[in-house]
Formats: sequence, structure tokens, C-alpha cells
Amino acid sequence: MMTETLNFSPISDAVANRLAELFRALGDPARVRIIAALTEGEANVNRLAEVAGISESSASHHLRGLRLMRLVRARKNGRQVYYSLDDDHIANLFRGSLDHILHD
Amino acid sequence: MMTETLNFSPISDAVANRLAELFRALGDPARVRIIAALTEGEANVNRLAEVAGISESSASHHLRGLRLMRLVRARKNGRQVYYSLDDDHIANLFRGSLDHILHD
DNA sequence: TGAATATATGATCATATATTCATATATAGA
DNA sequence: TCTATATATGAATATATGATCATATATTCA
Repeated sequence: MMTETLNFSPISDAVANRLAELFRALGDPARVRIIAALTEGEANVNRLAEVAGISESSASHHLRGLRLMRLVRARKNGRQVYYSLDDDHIANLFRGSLDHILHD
Repeated sequence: MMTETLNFSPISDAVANRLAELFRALGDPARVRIIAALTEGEANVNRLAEVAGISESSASHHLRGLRLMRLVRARKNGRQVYYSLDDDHIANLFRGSLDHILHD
């Protein structure tokens, strides 16, 4: 059965959905603070929880989401897990949005 | 009563919250398509509803949120309301995030 | 003025999301 | 091996969000 709709938009369905997902992934204060901290370098879960002002369990849940979205990477060292931004685009995107916020 | 928490993060509470709000505002496929359409120029509610693939009522609700967030501006002409992006930062932010999506 | 049209709004409902708590897993060190 | 520590996970719950429908408002045109 054909349920495809006509595409009037300058972007495709797939791209619109992935963009929305990306923005949703960033659309929470705790995650914003986690990403902000990671623009300064890698950090472990304990540290990120502290930075974000949330419990370690909550941080772990958030980090799981960010990992699944491939926004962050995990590196295990002993019993600690160090997270870092998965690529430079995110840091750039982040700085771009800071511009918007600050220029307003 | 003092409930202020120490600020370990590179960004302040206020900025983190506003950034999260901004991203949340963009974190929906319909709104992504609306913003994408508006990067091409202004459009009325009917047109935006069509582009986003949603009802006009739903479009109106979304546009209300975007207006309150000052991401879009409304210009009334007769009984139509034409929306446009409120400033260039948003279009730039949008293109930046497209980069991220496409380079992945 | 009355009908038609474009948009906006409010209430309701279903679903998504974030937090908490309990528990599991993995590793380090005694 | 036993204990403590760091992180992860699952279930439960509270809150947020989006869609829909009914209705309101504003404007055009006959």
C-alpha cells in the first residue's frame, strides 16, 4: 500500500526526521550542560553528573541516549567511562546556537 | 532560602536552559519542515501546514510556539498571516545542523 | 449585514520523556 | 575471594508534548 506523501519541503522526510531527532537530543538542560562540558574535553560519568546537576543514574540514562544518537563516544578505562563528543560538527553546532542565544 | 547550586559547567544555568529551549523548539519533524521552508522565504499558515504535512490547526499551534520563542515573525496581510524567520542566526544554525546530518 | 475563509485558541487525550529507586555488572584493590 | 566503587539498566511514576476537535476571531466580498 502506498502511503507516501508528496514532498513540498526543501528537505526530505528522512532528513527532517533526523534533524528533529538531533535537536530533540539536545533539547534538555542536563544534556546541554553535558555537551557543553564535553566541548572542553572528555569527562567521566561522575563528573558529567556533577556538571549537569543530576544523579549519576540520570546522567547514565542521558548518556545512553546521546551514545545511541552517536553524539558522544565512550572510552572505558578501568571502572570509569570517559565520554567525549563524537565529532567536531556537534561542537560547532553548539557554538552556533550559543551565538543565537547570546545575540538576542 | 538559598537554593543556588555551584556552577561547574562552562555555561551558566540561564544559557543552558535557553539553549535547551531553543533545541526543543526545533525538535519536531513538523517544526523542522516549517523552519526549512522558511529558510526559502516567507509563507502563510496554509502553505506551511501543507509543507509540514499537518493540519492547519496543528500548524497554528506549532507557529504559536515558534513565535513565543521568537524564532519566527508573523506579518498579517488581509486574512492571511505570513510567517518568516525572525533572524539570520536560525537559518545559519539550521544549515550547520544539516551539515552534521549529511556528513554522517 | 451575512456568508465564506484564514487563522487562532482551548480542552482533551494519547504518547513521550525524565527522574527515581532498585538492582545488575564490571573492575580495582585489600 | 571479598568489598567497595563506577557505571548501566529496568520498572514505575510524574510531567511534558503533540494531535485532534470544537469553537472563536478577524477579514473579505457579495
